[in-house]
Amino acid sequence: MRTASRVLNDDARVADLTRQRVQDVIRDLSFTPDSMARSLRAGTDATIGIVVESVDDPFFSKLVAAVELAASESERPVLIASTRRDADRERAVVEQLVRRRVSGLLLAPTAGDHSWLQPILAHTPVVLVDRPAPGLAADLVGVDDRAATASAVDHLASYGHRRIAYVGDDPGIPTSRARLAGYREAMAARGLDVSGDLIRADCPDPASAAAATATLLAEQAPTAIVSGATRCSLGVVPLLHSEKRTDVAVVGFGDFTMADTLEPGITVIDHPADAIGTEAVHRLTARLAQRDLPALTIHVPVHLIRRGSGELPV
Amino acid sequence: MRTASRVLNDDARVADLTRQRVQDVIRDLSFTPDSMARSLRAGTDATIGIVVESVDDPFFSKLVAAVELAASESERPVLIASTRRDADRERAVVEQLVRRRVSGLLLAPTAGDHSWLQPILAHTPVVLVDRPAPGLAADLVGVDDRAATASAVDHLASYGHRRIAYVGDDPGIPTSRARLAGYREAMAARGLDVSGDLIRADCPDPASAAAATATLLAEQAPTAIVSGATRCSLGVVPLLHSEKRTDVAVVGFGDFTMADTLEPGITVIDHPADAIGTEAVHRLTARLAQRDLPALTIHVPVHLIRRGSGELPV
DNA sequence: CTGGGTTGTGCCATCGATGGCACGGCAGAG
DNA sequence: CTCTGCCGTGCCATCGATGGCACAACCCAG
Repeated sequence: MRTASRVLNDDARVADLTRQRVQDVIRDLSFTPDSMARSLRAGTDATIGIVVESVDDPFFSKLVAAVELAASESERPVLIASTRRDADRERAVVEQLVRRRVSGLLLAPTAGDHSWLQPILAHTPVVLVDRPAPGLAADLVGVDDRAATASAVDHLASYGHRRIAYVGDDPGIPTSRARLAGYREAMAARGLDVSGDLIRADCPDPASAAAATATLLAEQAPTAIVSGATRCSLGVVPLLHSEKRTDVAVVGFGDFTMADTLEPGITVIDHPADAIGTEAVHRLTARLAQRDLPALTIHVPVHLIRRGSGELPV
Repeated sequence: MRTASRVLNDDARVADLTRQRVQDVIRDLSFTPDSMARSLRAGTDATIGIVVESVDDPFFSKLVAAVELAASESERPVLIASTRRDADRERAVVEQLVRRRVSGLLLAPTAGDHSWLQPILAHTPVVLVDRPAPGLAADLVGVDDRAATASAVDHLASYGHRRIAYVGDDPGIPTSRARLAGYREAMAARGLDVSGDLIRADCPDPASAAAATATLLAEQAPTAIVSGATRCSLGVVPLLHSEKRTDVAVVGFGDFTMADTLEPGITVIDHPADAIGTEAVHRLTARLAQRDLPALTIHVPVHLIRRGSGELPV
């Protein structure tokens, strides 16, 4: 009935007594308005979707948590989906979300070409998180990976290190490539060895990072190691402990559990998942309010967390 | 038009040529059916909601990941929301999800009374995950916490330990209480000391667990420690390392990063978030297919993972 | 007694997809 | 020539909430 609708939407033309009676009935029947029908009528749905590699990953779970928090502040439900690093699956889940008419999308893209997404941008705003999508002109919220590893090198060099090794994961990933490039640049800028002997940039998991660290120690005698990813740190650090080589300085990219409880604590450049998530939601809501904004790349600042391992002298 | 609808729904009464032409037009206009309007019409929405304490928690992020995977197998989108241990917020997000007409709900409840949820069960199936909700008769998928810690004690006792300490978090939480009870029972069953001197069951974070462990070592000389939660293990283990007391046996409840790379590796009773998530989705879909199932408690088996720290002799 | 303000009510179109029903061609079989 | 598929098409109700529009009671002031 018309009056009920007035009560639901706080229309003024309802007497207090009637309003009260309607609300009583609502309670008695435990009536809850169907927000989907509502958004169908209104043509807008507040829901945002977030697509990541995997929720079961410390970085992405922090990211999702931050997104959920930021979204809840503007009363936006959050739909999650994961790609499992599979471009086909990514496309499938993105299309599913678009079919559901989410108001906007946050996407941590897989490595492949994303030009198929371009036409979707016309009606569904997309903000990329953490890494760019090849072939797609969209907002990107992430960190300056290149500057981050460069500052790790600078930090170690300021403690006198010259033989600084690098352990990173697959350079096929744009962010990994940028981190490696940052390391190389900073080394070169100081005239240090960048021949490649000190570089092990193909360690996609802790085990291979540990193995790479072992050969580095045996063959190259580095006095410091920059780890380009949390995944790598989880191989590098335990190996240094088991080999009793905690005298080797370490700066990791990406924080991890127990980094502060080990001895020495592991100095890291934190990968600020929460700041990225929050910023990405803000950018998305800004774009929702005004659709014709230019595609922007936003770099969230990173911070070096001194815990000891990065401040070891040569 | 009618024919288009036939094509969309694979109706047989369309000639192949026409079907092809319609599909061409669909592609040209990049038309995607609105699945919300669809579910409004159909009266059903496949989406399931999951409400946890926090996505940023290793256990819950694994849980959410497993749920998302299991749900995607039956083409169900997943809405997430977090309670942040706040009963009011929990209620708000649950009601939001119900308004959206999710087909079902997975809930890791906060501690308080949940009888307000009972009327909702009539139209929205709910499966509790990990822990019961006081005042609510609903399905529960979790582990047998009591048996798990009891088996930890048994395991340590089989290696000759008699002074087995317990470090756990807040016993206000039902699962923590059950774990402590399991420890007590197993100790009592073997005639071991359960006076309470060996028990520190009020450590809600790693720091307090570390402090508790320090006083235990100093005052009670335990030869083994059962840690009742991952949060506690992250305090207990680093303290044993920094005090050079890795001779003390440890069995933790809940796996954690680096547990297998430390020396010795930390023996844990796995808290199988993935199995709980998968099983919970199965139970929910079963209940969606048949609404009048009785409320069931399902215990997912736990496994002891031997890594060394639990197999140290006295 | 009348005009104006306040309220309750009914009717209906709209959002997008769906599907029942009926009808009009059109073809091949009998 | 007619009958029976087969197929394209138009019309309309439905899902639940919304809100414009009109209208009928009121009460109160002028």
